Amino acid sequence: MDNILPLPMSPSQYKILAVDDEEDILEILDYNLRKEGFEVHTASNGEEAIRIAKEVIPDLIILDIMMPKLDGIETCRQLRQINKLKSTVVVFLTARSEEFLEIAGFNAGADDYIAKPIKPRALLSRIYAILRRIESKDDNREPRIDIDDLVIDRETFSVTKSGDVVVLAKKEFELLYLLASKPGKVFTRDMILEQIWGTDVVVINRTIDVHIRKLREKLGEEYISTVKGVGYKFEKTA
Amino acid sequence: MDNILPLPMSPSQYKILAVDDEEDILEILDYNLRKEGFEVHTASNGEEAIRIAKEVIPDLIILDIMMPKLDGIETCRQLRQINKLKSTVVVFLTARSEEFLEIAGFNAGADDYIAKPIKPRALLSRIYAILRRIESKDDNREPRIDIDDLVIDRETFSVTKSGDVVVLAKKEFELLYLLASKPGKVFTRDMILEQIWGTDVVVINRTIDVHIRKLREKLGEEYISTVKGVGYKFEKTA
DNA sequence: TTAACTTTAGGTTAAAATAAGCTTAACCCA
DNA sequence: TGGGTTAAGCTTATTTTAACCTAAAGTTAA
Repeated sequence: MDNILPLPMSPSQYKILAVDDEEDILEILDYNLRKEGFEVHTASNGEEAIRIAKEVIPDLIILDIMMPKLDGIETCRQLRQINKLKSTVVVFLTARSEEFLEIAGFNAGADDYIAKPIKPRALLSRIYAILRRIESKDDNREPRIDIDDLVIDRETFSVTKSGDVVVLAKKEFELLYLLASKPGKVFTRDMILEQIWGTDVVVINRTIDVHIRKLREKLGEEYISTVKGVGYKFEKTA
Repeated sequence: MDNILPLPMSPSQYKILAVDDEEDILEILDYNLRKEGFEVHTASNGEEAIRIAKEVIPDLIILDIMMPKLDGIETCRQLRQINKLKSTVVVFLTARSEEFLEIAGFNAGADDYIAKPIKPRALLSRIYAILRRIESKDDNREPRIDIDDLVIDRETFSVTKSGDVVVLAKKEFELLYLLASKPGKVFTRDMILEQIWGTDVVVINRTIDVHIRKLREKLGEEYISTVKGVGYKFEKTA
């Protein structure tokens, strides 16, 4: 399967825990996810699931609702108590979509569901969608970048240069933030567009240059350097 | 249109198949893509699309979702079965972005979508972005080559010689990077042209020599050696 | 075997051409 | 009205071309 939109990281960097008491379902999940390159763990009951989850801290847990002993709902509730797992996404595996909606009412803390019977293609596209969502949701960007004599603060959306506040517009801020998030690294115009303007760009031509200009105007020429034919980078020159 | 980022190859080397049952939409697509220099093929229904796709093996297929007989989703599914087309990108043409996101698109194996109504500029920038994405999908190049007293860093696009920064222009950098990527190996002029100037080179002359000269000027004579009648190699001589 | 000549590949330099980015001002919305 | 975008002319660095130079290797013949 090569034609699904790319994830922010390669599949091998995602850990998925699949939990089901039925051996063959577990098999299907394991096979398909592994083939795709994910790091897969499996558990065949709720208790085992919790033990393994604590250990590997998966990014995603796929949990069958119907299980003997500790059922999916209860397992999910317990998982939700665990602090280390607070950014883990839990999805239910269910035969009926209504089932999920009913259960959502229990407030067990699941994020989504996947329908049974499992169709590999659909399973994977769902998983991809969920994982993409994680990335964009929990904003793991640094709230504050402190570099040279600049402080770039995401919380307050403000920038100070040696203590003096510099007022930046939103796009300017995002651009500066992006470049400064990895000083020295060259960001191509492509990368910049994708990061700041999004993929469904409304078409741009000299826009980036103009924003760079504004930044240099407000901060001074010494922070952002042009790498002709390649892109821009944050690098204090003077 | 001068302000779209360059592709790795000239537009004429990309084959695009546009599929729509509405004559005028097909017209718009065809006109705009052709004007841009792409090799364009058109089909007005799913069956025709599959037939033509098998024949020309396009790089990109633009597929309207709503079509009589074989609709876009089903067409896409069938296209995805065809082995020869496994590296072809399929994008849907849709009036509503949600329509695509309703997994229908993902499920069927589409890679992206383009919104209707078609705005030429947006269309083209999207196409360019998609085509560029194909190429850059697997950029397995080392981000950093550390050799003798040189550090060649792709990420920052900089070269340092025993700690001192050496400023190189893009082509110079690429040339050095290429040679240094396999020290001792002789690269023929042909190989160098293909790697750095691309297949559709229109440029031949003393150009390579001139770039080698610049590199030797900036780095010192001792890094690049000439193998007469064959090519150049990276090899520290002194 | 080697001197004299020829060919070929590559080196060097400066000038010309082009591409990429800069800048300013105008425009267009929310 | 300010933030964001576009357009247009300008500037500059990079890249290519062209013309000429040099050195190595190939050829021939005494």
